[in-house]
Amino acid sequence: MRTPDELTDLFRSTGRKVTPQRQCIFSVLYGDVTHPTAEAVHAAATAHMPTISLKTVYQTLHDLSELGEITTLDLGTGTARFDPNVDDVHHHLVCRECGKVRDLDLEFPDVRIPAGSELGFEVGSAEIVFRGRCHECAGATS
Amino acid sequence: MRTPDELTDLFRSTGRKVTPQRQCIFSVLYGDVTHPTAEAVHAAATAHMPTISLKTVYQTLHDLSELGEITTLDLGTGTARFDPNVDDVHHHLVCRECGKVRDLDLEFPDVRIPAGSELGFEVGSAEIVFRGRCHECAGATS
DNA sequence: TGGTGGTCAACAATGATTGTTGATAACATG
DNA sequence: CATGTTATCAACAATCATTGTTGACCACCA
Repeated sequence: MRTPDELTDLFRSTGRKVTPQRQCIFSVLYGDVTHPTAEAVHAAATAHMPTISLKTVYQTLHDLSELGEITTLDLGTGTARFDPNVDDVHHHLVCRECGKVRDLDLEFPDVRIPAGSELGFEVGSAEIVFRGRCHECAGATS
Repeated sequence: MRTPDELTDLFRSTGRKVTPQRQCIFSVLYGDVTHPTAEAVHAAATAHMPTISLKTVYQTLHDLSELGEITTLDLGTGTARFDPNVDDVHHHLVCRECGKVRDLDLEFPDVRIPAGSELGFEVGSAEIVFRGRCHECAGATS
């Protein structure tokens, strides 16, 4: 994801208006590595702007996703998570217990569908989800 | 997934009771390759038992998933899908437009996290989701 | 056959997300 | 800097998939 200043320019150049609420969300997301939920983004934004609404957060996240600045991850935990790291190819570790998501900065070059097996399917992307138990949950009572 | 008769025995031997509703769901799922949603299972079951409730379908699907007879797939399409094919290792093609899911009967032996990279994460399973456009949607107006 | 406890169907509730609305404020232009 | 257009704001209600609750019911064991 770009810096908040660059996002301001990008929003203006694509016909979107830039408001304090949106800039607040930009700065909350910038450098975030925790794959926050919409609720988590809203909570962090509320610390700076107590009146910001959850709807505004959803709207801005949706815009950022449309512009390709963040990735929306629906990893089967019941809640979507948002990933500002779109520059590196990476996959995800999902904890079955706490739902936390961690990046796995590895490439898997062999994950391609061999010609002839795709049956007319146009492949856009391949994502690998590793499910298991994170360090914290394994350490706790189990 | 096992045959409806085998599932009947399995349910009884694990302390679950077998009802006509459940057997109806068994036969709907048996041999299904379309990865139906709960709604789709309910619709098919209703054809044989008009009074069966959606809740019963969810309950039975949950039980089957607990017993490892089907797999619950939450592939980010907003609706869970259920896969009776648990014997073969396979991955999934998800159409971004219509949400349909198709099996990809291939193994990717290299999809393992190299030792030292997993940072204390206990990996239970790895699933690969290919997103793109299915044959039908590519053929339609785009 | 009779008792017990899991299961049924109807209903309401949950949680995440989205639609609607009137008021407001950001931006381009003069 | 003033001004109008238009996207955005916040509050509220609604949607969707899924789950909790309840009293009646029926499958199963003895």
